[in-house]
Amino acid sequence: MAYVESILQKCTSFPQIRQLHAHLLVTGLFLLHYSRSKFIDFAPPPPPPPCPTARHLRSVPPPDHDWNALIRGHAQSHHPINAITCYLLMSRAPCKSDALTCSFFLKACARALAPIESFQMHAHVLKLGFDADVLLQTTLLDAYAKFGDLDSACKVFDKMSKRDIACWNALISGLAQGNQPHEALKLFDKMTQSNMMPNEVTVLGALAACAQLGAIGEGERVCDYIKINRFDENVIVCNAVIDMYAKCGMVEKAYSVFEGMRCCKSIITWNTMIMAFAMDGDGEKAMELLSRMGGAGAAPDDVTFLAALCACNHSGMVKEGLRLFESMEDHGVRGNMKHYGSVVDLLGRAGRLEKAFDIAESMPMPPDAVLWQTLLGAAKTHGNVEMAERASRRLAEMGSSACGDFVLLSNVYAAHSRWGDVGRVREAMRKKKVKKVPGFSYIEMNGAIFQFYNGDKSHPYWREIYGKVEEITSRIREFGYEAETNYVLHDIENEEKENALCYHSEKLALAFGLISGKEGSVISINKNLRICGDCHVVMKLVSKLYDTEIIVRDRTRFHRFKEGSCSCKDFW
DNA sequence: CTAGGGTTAG
Repeated sequence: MAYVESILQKCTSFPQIRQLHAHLLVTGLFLLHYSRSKFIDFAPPPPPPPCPTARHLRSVPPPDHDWNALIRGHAQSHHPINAITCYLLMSRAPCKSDALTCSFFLKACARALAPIESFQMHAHVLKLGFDADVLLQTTLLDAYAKFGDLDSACKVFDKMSKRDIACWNALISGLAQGNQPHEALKLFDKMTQSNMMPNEVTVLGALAACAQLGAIGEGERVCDYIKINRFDENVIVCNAVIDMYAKCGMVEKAYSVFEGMRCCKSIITWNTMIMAFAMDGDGEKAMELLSRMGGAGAAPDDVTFLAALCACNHSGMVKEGLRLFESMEDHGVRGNMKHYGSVVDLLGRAGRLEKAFDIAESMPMPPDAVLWQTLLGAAKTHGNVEMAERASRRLAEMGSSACGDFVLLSNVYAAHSRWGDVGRVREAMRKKKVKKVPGFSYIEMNGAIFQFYNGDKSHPYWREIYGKVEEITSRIREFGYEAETNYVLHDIENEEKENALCYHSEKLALAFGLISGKEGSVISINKNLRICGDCHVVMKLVSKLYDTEIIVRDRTRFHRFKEGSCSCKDFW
């Protein structure tokens, strides 16, 4: 057997390991051989399509001590759920789980999004007495975070007897990724106040949280920390910094980081920067960067093209976008769902709805709901009832019942004064109990973040804020503003009478910003949905009459209001 | 009588 060992050690490629595997099968030694982890590690990642070699390796019952390798292999595969089945088989064998078994199993649960099994394993971990194992507890915490059970993740964290850097990081990024950026930043602050020194991974979590919130103040502080500790020599950190600046509306800053990088750029660096220009609606800069990639030795991939297409969408570059889409194959990139969605968006914006529909019908994969929603949105923009109905029908067939879909369709009818149809759609919404996504906005002020819902009256100074809204309205009215009641119908989130148009969350945030911000400072607002047409008009007028710059981050892009106009050129 | 575990950007 010794010779097998030494050959095994020397294997460095899949063909080599396959030869050895074949030899062992032929000689019957495979069943006797004790360590199969290396074989499993080498088995190539597919299925799909199922790889016969890997399947064989996984179907032969292993000797007792090899279960961990098998579970680990499954956990990392395309079908992590098999690790769970494998664990069940193991529990029938005369073999005990150790901390590693639990760890691999939990990793599989996290990847397979299997909360119940994780819960069971948690009980097991307690029973087996592994509560003091920091690594295992971190895996457990991460599993909870990955499927969004952040309460349980926090509980695991609180109960840990010792906490090292990785478990802090796991919770910080878990919170950031689980839509709790406030909590993530709180934890980050708590960490810096304790004796734990944030490392590269920690700042990634913190930056992600800042990016989500558009919290530039906090973001700058994290960047200072990064510079002091020379974390900016790490590409991953640089990428996250660029992304953070971009999402806080500071493309120039993002670009200066991009240009000043002392480490090698990765494909993700380029993609992040192109996406940054896209969000800013600067299609030309995005395309310019794309053309610079080749010279820098970077080959554009699927994400690069998606980012560039997105940039074309946001700046009305229809021709360029279509040309780009057609050039993808020359670069060996096959279009995926998102690319097709992007093209449908592009054509839809240009009013070429039939062409967009044809693409949706003939693309190589069945369109998803998002794609039909895109077409529906375009149909609404161009007031095309028939196309809106077609898209809505597809959505209904797919069982999608998002609030926005119904509202869009109803808006198209409303634009044609087809009130009977409007009523019918509203009735369908009631019947299906469609849930609305509440609209809210954030504003950062003196380092703190304030959140407003539509019609929000929970702020201690809400009376002052509402008073300011009224002042704004009457002042801009002198300059010809008229509340576009049309938008009450067109507006996605505004349905309730009490959440009338003028108390949209972004208007409340704006009023609050005008009251409490320093004179001449930029007002920066983040919104979870798209900005509505009326708010857009108001922002433009306020930027002129109050002589202030306003930046609104939408669900998908930025609007910079200055001297009465917006950077999106009313195109969004 | 091995080795095998946690946090990480678009």
